Amino acid sequence: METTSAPAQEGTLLSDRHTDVTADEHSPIRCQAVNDILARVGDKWSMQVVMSLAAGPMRFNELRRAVDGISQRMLTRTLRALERDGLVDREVTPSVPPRVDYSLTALGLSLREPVAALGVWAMENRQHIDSARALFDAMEE
Amino acid sequence: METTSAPAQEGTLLSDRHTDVTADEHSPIRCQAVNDILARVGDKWSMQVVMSLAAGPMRFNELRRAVDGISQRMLTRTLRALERDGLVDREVTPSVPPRVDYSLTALGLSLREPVAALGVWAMENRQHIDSARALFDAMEE
DNA sequence: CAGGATCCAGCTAGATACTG
DNA sequence: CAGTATCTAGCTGGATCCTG
Repeated sequence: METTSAPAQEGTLLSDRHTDVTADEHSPIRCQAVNDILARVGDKWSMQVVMSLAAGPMRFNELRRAVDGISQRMLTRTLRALERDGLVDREVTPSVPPRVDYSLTALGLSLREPVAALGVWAMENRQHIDSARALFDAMEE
Repeated sequence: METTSAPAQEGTLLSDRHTDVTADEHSPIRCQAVNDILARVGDKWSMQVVMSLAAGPMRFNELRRAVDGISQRMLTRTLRALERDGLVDREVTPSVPPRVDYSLTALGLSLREPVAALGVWAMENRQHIDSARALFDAMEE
């Protein structure tokens, strides 16, 4: 919606040293952008496709086998969404049969870092979460 | 599905030193856990609630005003889900009128770091993404 | 104040069939 | 091979009304 309601004052964020979490105020504009990314990242297939593509370029059906469980329709839609966001590059080779190679863009590659950080967090705390859930569910019924 | 298809050989992951992204192979078990977290993080309201709660404990309607746009039902559901996962603590004070304080647990606080990292990425690249989308949409029609 | 209970519109994602 | 088109079950999330 609003592109530059604030006078673009921050720029490089040099003021905060080591990812100052507490200073991450949730102003409407910032939140909207972050929420947008979170929605894409939290999407059921997007990150699985990105992580598969991280190993190198892949063709459509190759990717379909790699992700495992994804339907043809969902793979197409996911790839289109990723391409639209500039995270994935789609290269068509007009031959018979047609050949389409998908690969991560520089932007797509850079996304792997923060996502992987979340992945590490998830792995480190999944036991904790599982037991919390078990406890919660046990208290309920 | 399968809980231990591999003979539990990794264990503590001492082999990878500084969050080796490329070594993040997507084995079925790991992916499931990560996807699980991604789903919660990518949920429309969860992270907004967590970030609001980051400032300190809050009561229900206080939180409702803070998040802005969330319905009563969704706030209740989101808080329950966060509580179930052990990310949020719910403290009831039985008085009239009733008082319920919500706060982040240690686990919830620790989640802010990787999420904030994603937030930083989102802010740094949102212009890039926006122009990629504009270009894509222009090519389409 | 802090929800629980219902009802419902809209989107998501899977299955299936067809095509250049 | 790499899609597109269609149909539909199911989940998500909002609105509204009610309660201890």
